[in-house]
Amino acid sequence: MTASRTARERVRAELIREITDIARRHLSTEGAAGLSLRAVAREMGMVSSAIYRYFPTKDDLLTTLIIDAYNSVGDAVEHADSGCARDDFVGRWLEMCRAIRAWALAHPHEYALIHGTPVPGYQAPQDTVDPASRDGVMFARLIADAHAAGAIQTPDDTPAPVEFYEDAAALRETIFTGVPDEVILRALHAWTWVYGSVSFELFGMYNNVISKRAATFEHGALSMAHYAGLR
Amino acid sequence: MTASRTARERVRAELIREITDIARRHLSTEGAAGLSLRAVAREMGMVSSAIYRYFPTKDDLLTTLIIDAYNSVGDAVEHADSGCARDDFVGRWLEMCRAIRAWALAHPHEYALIHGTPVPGYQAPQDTVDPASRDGVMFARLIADAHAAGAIQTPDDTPAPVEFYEDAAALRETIFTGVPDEVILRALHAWTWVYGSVSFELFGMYNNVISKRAATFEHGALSMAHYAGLR
DNA sequence: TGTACATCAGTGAACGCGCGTTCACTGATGTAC
DNA sequence: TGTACATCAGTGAACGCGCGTTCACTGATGTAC
Repeated sequence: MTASRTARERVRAELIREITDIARRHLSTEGAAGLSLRAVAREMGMVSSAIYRYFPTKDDLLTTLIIDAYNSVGDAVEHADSGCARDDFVGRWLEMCRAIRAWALAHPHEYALIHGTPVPGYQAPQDTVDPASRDGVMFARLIADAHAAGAIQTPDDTPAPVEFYEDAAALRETIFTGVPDEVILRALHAWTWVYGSVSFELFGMYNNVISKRAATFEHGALSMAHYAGLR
Repeated sequence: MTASRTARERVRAELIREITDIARRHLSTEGAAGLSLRAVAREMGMVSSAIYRYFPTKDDLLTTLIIDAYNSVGDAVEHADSGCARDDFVGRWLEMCRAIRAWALAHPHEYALIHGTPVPGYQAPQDTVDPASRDGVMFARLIADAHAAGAIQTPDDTPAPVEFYEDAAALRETIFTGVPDEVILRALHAWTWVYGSVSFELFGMYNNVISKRAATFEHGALSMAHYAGLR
């Protein structure tokens, strides 16, 4: 019967959720490398081998956590963008930047999982690729929108190098539709700044340097919007 | 006798060097969290307890590796700067950026050690603070030099927020002598970009996005010099 | 509706491994007179 | 220069721990007729 099959499946789904929740919490105390199936099982009140009913291997659990993390930022960025007027390009940029920073501060260890040192010995499978690009896609869409609306002006003092032409062409095919090389490149640099800034803040590089992080991030995000040519 | 005491000490110093070299190599295969005193001892041909003659605990070895890494980048940046004409501010900036990237590519795991996810459970002792700031100090000195020479112009479209005044004042006391708030802030953002870009490259975030990394880094570094107001 | 069978969840023991750190010790190297 | 003593490097055994993964198993839950 369908009803009863889904009953078992509901329990199963719930347990998977519980396992990943516990694993996520362990992530924050032990780090990704120290994540242990046995410790998770212990906290579940299960015998260690029972976990293997749900995750065939430790790396599979890690993959799930990584995908969840990417989707979590992806959701946050999409939500931030959706709250803005379509033609308020600087506003959309700022909201997306804020969303990323806020998400990172709220989930520092998941942030570290996807933007910190790669876990030694772990090979990310293909399923992580799409979730991993969600935030970048949102951001590229913003740039493409702004460019289409004629709302982007970049200075001509640093033209994109010829070596970038090929990459730019490929990016135009997929996400940066219609956007010129120089604009794509500056956008990528600005994007890089956003994650660089969040990483610096989270990994302690701003200690004894910047104490009012929110305000300086805000300043940086706005000036980077201008750097990227957004008005 | 002094000669004989130094004989023993010479051997000791050499063994410490050998231990850290091996540990550094292990770092690259196992990551910082997986660094193991026993494994190092094994490779030294020593019994595991013998290591404790040289490093009283695992964290002490880690601290040594971290300090060495900071000094290694610090040296690279200082050397890069020293090769430039003092008044070629953009040139000095570019050389310093290149030095950091080159060092990071040559020592990816040491880079990860100091700029990646913090090692869970590890508390950096006070001795790491000075080496950790060496590269930043060099860079602040460049900005201060350029400002003193009247070679910095920043746009006035994004003034530094009031929240930054206090941090700026403190930074002016130590390394950014005489530099105005807005210039300090932009300099910090540009600096953030540099490490953000190197981290993106090393941690795989540019995969399938940018293939010609050297050229795009070069472009970014130059345009960030302009962003920071350097001419 | 009732029964026979198949699927699944969870158990418990085991394999084989590695880890950091302590401790009592041997033997070599240095020091003082 | 020779001898007595102190320092140091390295040994080997041990403590107590945790890990991922496999396997044969019990018992419960679902499925098909």
